[in-house]
Amino acid sequence: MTLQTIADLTGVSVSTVSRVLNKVDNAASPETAHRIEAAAERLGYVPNAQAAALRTGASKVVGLIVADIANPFFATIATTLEQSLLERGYGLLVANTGNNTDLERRYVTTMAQNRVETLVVAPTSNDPRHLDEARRLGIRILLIDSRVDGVEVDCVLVDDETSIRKAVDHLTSLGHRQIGYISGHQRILSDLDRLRGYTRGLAAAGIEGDSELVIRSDFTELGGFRAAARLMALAEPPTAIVASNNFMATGVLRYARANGICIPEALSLVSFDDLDWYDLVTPRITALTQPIEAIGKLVSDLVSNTDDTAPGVPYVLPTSLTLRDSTAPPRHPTSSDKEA
Amino acid sequence: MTLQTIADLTGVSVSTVSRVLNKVDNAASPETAHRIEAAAERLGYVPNAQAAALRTGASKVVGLIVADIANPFFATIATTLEQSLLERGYGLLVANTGNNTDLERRYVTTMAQNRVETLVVAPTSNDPRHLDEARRLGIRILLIDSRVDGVEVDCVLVDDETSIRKAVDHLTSLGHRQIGYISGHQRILSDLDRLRGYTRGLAAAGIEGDSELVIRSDFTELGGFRAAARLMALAEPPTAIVASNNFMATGVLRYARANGICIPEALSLVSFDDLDWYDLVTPRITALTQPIEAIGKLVSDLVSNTDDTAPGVPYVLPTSLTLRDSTAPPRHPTSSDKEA
DNA sequence: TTGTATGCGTTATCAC
DNA sequence: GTGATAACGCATACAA
Repeated sequence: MTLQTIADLTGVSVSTVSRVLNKVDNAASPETAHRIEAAAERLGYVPNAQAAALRTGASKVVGLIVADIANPFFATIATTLEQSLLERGYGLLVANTGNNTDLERRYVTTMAQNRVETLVVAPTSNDPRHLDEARRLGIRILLIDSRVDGVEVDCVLVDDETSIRKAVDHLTSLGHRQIGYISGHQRILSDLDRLRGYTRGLAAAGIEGDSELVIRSDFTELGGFRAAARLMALAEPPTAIVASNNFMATGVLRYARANGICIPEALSLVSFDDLDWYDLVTPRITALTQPIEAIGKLVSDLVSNTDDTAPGVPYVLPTSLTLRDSTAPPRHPTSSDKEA
Repeated sequence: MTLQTIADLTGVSVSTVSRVLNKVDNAASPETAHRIEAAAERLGYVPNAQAAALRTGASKVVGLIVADIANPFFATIATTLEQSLLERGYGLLVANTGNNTDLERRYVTTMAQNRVETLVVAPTSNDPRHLDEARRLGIRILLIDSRVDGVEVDCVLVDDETSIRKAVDHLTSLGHRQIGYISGHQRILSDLDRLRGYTRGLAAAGIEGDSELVIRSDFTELGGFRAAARLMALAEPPTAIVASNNFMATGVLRYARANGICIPEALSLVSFDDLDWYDLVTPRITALTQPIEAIGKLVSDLVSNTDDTAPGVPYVLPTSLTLRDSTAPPRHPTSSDKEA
């Protein structure tokens, strides 16, 4: 089932068939064009994309590497991207790293082997090497969720530091002074930016940072659960916790539930990154909401526009603090922290 | 950056380079092999998968077509599959149909053009044509979530009818007699099987079916919301609702919240397909839990085993009814339905 | 309007 | 042990 088959059947040459099927202008006389199309249709001819890719140098495939496609944040981007890709006849190759840098490297290789035209990646570290290697092959890289030092490509981000700042400001203005913070593995710039937002937020409120209140976790629900456990076991446990992603915040919620800790009475909670069901639980969870549709749209547009002029621009989008019910003033306003 | 480049650089032929890099036995003398490998490493050579695919006829890519990759059910399958694929150096091409049959057709075509070796698809209809077309190209089809009439391939399913039966039996044994049912678009066999489970469940309890209590919806949260609205607006509204998927059940929950309907006091709810957070809301939602890890594992294994001997086997896995708090006896046990 | 020829990067078969 | 050589299916520059 190749062009040759059709050519033989219609008594023309492969080139003519190719031109007709590719809708080249004046590819053939109306009659022959018709004959060819009819034959292709009847035989159920499906062009071989690999062969075309080899010939043209355009694979018509885009790659997407994220931590976890099950995270609604990434799933939305994937879906949006893929829809816009379909219109152009592109395929989407996806890979989950689970925040594993080694896996990321291997997947970048797979993507490179498949000669994806553009590779959208949510990096798991600040290491530029494997990305640079892919770029050297002519693969266009598009970063999401975090920048990578030294990789000068377009990237779509949110203002991580400012976002967390908003959360911390909110808590301090509520009267909290013992604020716990759960970060991911701080290999990633965005996670460090978020952490900086926390530190500066405390400083702005005249609160001295306490390293015990900052837990380095791993972006997973279980990690959040454990971090909450460590935090609440402290001599002076926090009256509020900020988690640097949704899964870890969920872990905190689960820990609170399991241990009879009332939110927000005994513990306030803010999540970076919202979740659909955060307004269905009791209490509804306050979260930093990312403009996820806008991000998906932007990514799609950037992927479609092969406008390789600019040297790489960071698109920084704002988040909004969606106030719900998981934050409240601390039980013992500001001074009597010692009694814990 | 091709085999030729390396060949030139090391002063051997492309064939030798190819053999060495493919780790063919006795490909070359130890020294030359070493030279070649070193050169490849130094140049950052990445093989062109398209070219290899064209030559060998094996694309090393698997396709996955599902309704919505954001659905944890599908996301888990995707993740599991992809991990097992990575080990074999395969890529995963994904597509979301949003339950749109037309999109499904187009995506099957895209997958076919890319000559995926295996195509895993959660069908959106009972139409076998596009699938047969792909099979004719030598693409192996693997069905998940639902069978398709006339497509005799391996498929991984759960026992839909029995599952819903369990839910309905549970409700009738609680004393419910007005049980609403929200189905998806009944184009899909699995959805029809579930509906049959409902019908037979009622019959087994000696309850006469009421067509008004069955709403044909669309598998979305909004659809579930609207279906709940229609159901509760009935002259004799149901005292319990069974939704044939998780999103629609969530829609029902949302409707109940928005309208002050207490679950389970005023309305019992059971969802087909569980969700991580169903045990975090109040009330915790009773659901039919699919053996999702087992399904993912099975799919991965089937995809890996290119054992094309059997003519196509349905693997039917059992679900379990996870009893939580969203079901309770109806307020007015069995008789006083009329007062609504 | 149509056909011929060439090459994309690989792999595989055969010689040497 | 190594190297020509052909072929995979397609697109295109060029010739007719």
